[in-house]
Amino acid sequence: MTQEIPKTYEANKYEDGIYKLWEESGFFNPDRIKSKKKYCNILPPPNANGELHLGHASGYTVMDIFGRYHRMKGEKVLLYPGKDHAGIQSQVVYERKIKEERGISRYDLGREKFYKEIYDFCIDRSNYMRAQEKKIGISADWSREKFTLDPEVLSGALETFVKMEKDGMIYRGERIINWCPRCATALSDVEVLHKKTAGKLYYIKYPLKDSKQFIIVATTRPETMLGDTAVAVNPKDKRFEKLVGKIVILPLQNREIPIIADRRMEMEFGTGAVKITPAHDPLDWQIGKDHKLQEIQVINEKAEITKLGGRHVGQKVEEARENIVRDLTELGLIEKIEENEINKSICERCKETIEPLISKQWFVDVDAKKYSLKKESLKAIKNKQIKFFPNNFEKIMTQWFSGLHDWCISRQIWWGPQIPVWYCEKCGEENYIVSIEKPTNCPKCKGTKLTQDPDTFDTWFSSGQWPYTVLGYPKGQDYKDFYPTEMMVMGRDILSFWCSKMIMLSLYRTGKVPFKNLFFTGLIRDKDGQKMSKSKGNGVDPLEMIEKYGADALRMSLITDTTPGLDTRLYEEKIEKYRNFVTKLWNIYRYSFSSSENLELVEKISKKDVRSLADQWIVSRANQTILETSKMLENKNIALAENILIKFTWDELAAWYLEIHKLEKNDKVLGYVLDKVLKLWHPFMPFVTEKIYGDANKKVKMLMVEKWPVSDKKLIDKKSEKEFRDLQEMIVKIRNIRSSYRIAPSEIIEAYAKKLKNQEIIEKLGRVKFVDAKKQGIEISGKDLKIVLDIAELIDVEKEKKNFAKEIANLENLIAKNNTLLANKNFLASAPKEIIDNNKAKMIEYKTKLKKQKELFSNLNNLGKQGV
RNA sequence: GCACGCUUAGCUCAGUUGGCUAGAGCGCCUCGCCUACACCGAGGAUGUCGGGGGUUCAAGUCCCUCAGCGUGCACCA
Repeated sequence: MTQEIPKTYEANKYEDGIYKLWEESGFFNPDRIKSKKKYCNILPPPNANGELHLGHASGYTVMDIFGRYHRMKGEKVLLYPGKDHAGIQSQVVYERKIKEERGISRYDLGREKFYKEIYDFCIDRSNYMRAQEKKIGISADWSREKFTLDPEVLSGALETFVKMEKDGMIYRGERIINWCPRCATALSDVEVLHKKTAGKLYYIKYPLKDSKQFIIVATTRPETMLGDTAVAVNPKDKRFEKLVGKIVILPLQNREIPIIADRRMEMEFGTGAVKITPAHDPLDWQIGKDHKLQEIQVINEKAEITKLGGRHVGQKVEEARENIVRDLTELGLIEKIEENEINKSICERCKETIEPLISKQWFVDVDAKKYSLKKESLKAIKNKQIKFFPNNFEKIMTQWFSGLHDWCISRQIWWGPQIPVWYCEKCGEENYIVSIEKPTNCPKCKGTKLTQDPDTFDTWFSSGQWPYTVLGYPKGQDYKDFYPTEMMVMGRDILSFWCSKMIMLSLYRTGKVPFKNLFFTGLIRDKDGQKMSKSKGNGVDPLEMIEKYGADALRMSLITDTTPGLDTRLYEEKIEKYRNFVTKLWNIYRYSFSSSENLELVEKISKKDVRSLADQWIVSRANQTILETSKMLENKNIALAENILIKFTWDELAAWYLEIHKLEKNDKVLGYVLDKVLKLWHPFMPFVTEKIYGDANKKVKMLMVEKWPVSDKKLIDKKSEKEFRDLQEMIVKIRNIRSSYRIAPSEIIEAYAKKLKNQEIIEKLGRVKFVDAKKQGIEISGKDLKIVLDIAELIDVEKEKKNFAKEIANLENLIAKNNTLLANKNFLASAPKEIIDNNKAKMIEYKTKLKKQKELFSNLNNLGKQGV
């Protein structure tokens, strides 16, 4: 039979077939499962413009572990897959592609053709990515898969806009927004990144009208001075007290602007006097509104100086900056230039510098009278309607919602759903019509010349509604069955983008939170802790790793030693280690089924089948492991569950039980333990466990839908566990001595012991042979066993004395510590009984050990005296 | 500036409700017989759990504080 099972498990030979088996079984679809208990995890839809990366792989692994665990518990499990059209990002990707491949821009294609091409591109990528997602083994129901632009999903999202508009939560207005000159669109606050960069602080002299005096302002962006409409100082600032209300002549533009007082000015920064450019700075805009200042746009949407900028018209911002500084220097108006660290705003998608501009955009009022998205979200979090993993993310989320500003939802890109607003040619934009379908005529003038607003939605507006739109809110059966969903798993980096939007929009539309448990994964970093990126070339390709080491190994390496929300490092050696573990599991199977013709995986075992001490021990340990693993999974602690299982499988089952099984075969016990091991491992390593389970079972069975083991408390036997541990300790001591005297494993040592138990096991694992005659030599002792090893001639008495002395000192130390503890009345009064008993038991153990060690120590002296 | 996190073996990280002589992997050293496995086995070395203080019978774990590092948010014109 040995020949039939190969030495190693070749993952890439079996994985696709196993996935197909699962898929064809139909059990990815919850409709096939009859259960009242439902479990749903909506998978975060990846952007349909690229390929599977490690971030996806890590999230999918977590989701699939929980999903498979719940499915094995007999629940109706739905892992809901989808893809996101990813507005700006897809457009950036596709624009780059057509530029590289065809040398054209989106304007060459025109809006309609561009949209059609990018749609086809996304569908194509979706198909490609789906195949990749299957490789990782995710047990998602592909028959339900959705795309954010699918009509039924999209209409749900658009209805939200219509409803919000009715509820007075939508407004259109000229406000200062973040503008990306490259993407040519407005962005919301979260889509802007801030990067600390070296910059300069320019001190510029502004001459006072009818005076030889100057007021000096400090700025990092001198070019915006062309649009200045005031100079502001803090009202408390004594230095400028007399200047407030005076007029300044704006250099280069020769415009008269006032000096105003505003408490938002920091007295400590720069000179304390600030130039105010309402059209190009968010704070200045606010100040401008409050002081009714003029807004002069001197920078346009291409980041060039406008006509209003005078002779610098047409220059790029950076160019204009240099020229203006030169002009000012020539005029003697530059006081000084300092090095200064500035916080540069860049586009999250294309990294271009953001220009704050005043622009007409659509906004969501997040704190509207009729319904406050902000307050309702805060309330839901405060009321613990969502359980966060890790817990402290609750605080981060709360903090985020507390600082929430109105949300700019319109984008000037072509890719994505258009805002459902129509303008009548006659009645003008003020009298807009909100309607998902194109209205037949204008309700006001009955005119039929209607055009739709050209703007598209922020991509997070639609994906933020994903949990209920895919489930078919409000009437869909899935919505009724699965909402609110049980579980959501996402990368910590999209908390402010996606998570926040899902919470607030779901509460608004459905009145309920979208998910009950929210689990954050950290970022996957490289071996040196660096972020993985294409440009750095330090990325690990999940598909390449799957091909090389198998999906199970990759899955394991992604979750091992991780903590929710914290970053983790991944590198090939780590994956290799788990490939090795997969091989280990395979060889456990290989040995087991080669050693016996009649071995069968059995679900249950009766006490009378558990015969030897080793049997009792491994069965007890197996049941204890079921208990602990299940508990860890319930606590969403995957990494610890995995640790517990590795320990049991490798260090206990493989290293000890299988060795003993070679001496005293008990196939019932082995079949029982293997059955548990395969089932417990299945959520983590679905492929290899399914393969083994299928090969090992004579009946046609699928592990994926087998029942998750339940711990049989009757089979947990702490006494046998303890006894077996003592046996292990004896064997380790023998091995220890062998190793320290370099006795080759091939050499069998003679040994002697009174009251010998488990003789065969000690002989085999310790490589000794027991003889009847009493021997002279080094002695080792356990709880109720003393073994004499016949190696007197090898013993270095002085060395052994040192070892014993060390051990004796250690024990005396422990006893002393325990003595004080047990003498402490407070300890006896307040500690739980279990702990006290435990300490008492330990005390006895230490004392016995100490007595024995001392005895052995004096025997050693005899050995020395005899001069052997 | 505000908030959050991290600091445990040479490296990377676990450590459950505060309670067993602090663990794992990698790396390192020694040795490798026995057909499950060299993708392996046996043994070993390395820790004032970042510093200080506190709560408690008991602290790696809870609280305060300091330091270093990281992240998010806000923002300084």
